[in-house]
Amino acid sequence: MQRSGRVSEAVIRRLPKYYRYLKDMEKSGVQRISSKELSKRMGLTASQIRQDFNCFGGFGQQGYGYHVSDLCNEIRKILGLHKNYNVIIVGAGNVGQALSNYSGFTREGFNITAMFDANPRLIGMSIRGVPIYDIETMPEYIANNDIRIGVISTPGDQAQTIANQMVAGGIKSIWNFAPIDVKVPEDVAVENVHLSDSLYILSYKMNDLERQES
Amino acid sequence: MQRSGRVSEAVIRRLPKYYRYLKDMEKSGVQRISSKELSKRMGLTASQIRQDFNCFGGFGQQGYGYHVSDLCNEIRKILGLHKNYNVIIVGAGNVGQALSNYSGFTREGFNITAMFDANPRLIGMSIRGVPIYDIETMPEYIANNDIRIGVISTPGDQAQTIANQMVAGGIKSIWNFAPIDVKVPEDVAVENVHLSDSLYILSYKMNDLERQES
DNA sequence: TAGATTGTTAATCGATTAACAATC
DNA sequence: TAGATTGTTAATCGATTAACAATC
Repeated sequence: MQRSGRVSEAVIRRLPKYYRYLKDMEKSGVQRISSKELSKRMGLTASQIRQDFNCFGGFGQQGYGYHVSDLCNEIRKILGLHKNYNVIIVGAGNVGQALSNYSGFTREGFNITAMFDANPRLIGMSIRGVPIYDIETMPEYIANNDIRIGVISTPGDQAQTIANQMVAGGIKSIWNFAPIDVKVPEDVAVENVHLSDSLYILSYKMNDLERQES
Repeated sequence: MQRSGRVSEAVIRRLPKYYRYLKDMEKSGVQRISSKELSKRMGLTASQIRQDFNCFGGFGQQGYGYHVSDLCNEIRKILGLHKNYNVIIVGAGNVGQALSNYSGFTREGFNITAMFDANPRLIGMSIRGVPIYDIETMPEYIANNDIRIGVISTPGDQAQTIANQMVAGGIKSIWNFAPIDVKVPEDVAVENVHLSDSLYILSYKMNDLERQES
């Protein structure tokens, strides 16, 4: 499916956005869309959209545009959302619980099978049917349950240790919410989500706009 | 402070990362740092670091490098974290509650004064001392309490309406967690945080790594 | 002073945009 | 067929990297 050569990070980061808009259009019954029309909706250029799609293959038809649900399915596949993944969450605090409660993940094939924590008060509990186990049992659990994705929602000082244990257990994909950049070997995928970074950027922008006004 | 011309989005998005590393170094007692050493820690080039800092002014000293706590303070100011902001959260579900529970925001001057929801079961409750009010009372509350930042953690279909109400009420800054891109006027700052986008990117990368191996 | 390291200009690289021939 | 719109090549733009004079 993928054309020769690596796809740039910039393109990859736009894929979920395409997916969101296409799913939405599909839902509201739009059958076909041109790059021009899509560019208006998404705030990108038509040229960029065509370039992006052509990193992965020719999904369109000259004179017609793109078939919405076909294109949506292609992008779903490119993102790997046509498969199912078992997921564990380490750190059953606020963020961990919020994530385990979010049904949207299950809908796209991400099944949270267990959470882990060090706090004895939490161990043994269940959140929306997801059991919380002792963190000590995590490495064993990974090995026995075909876990593909590990979520880290612990405090920052424990995050790297947890990540190392996950990698040692064979997890190939880490979604990190702790406020440090978790380091992993080259053959492991990692996404560091820093919520406060995003708040600080917002703060910068707000102050910047005020500066412009005055 | 800021040099002539607009600072690029790419630079702005790196600022919180600098801030994280500098705070961390300050905490562990590092007093000075060269761009070269910092580049090693952060995985950037020394050149880029110096370019970035020089968008805002010359914070370093030839032959010496940068004074960690001074630089950290400068970046804090650039991000606007030396001020205090009143914040409201609309949508008291999982995400909203997790955000209101997170003490890190308060520490940087973001004070969550109230949450709002439409669910009668939630209205009247408090989360860690933050009261949940009826969503109907939001516009009035904004006007009376000097609210600078509005957080949206509602389902997607309500997000744009809420954003419009916030803007009408005079809020200049929106932090949106709903899975749509909220549209705002030019003079309002917005950060759209899409957690599932980040999960899908992780999924893409994991599958991409597997493809490479085979 | 000599060494180190910045601030800044110039060169390179990559991503975005424009243009257009191919074709449905 | 004529019109529309893609896929793709070429041009432009901006961001990153390299180089080095200034200077602590």
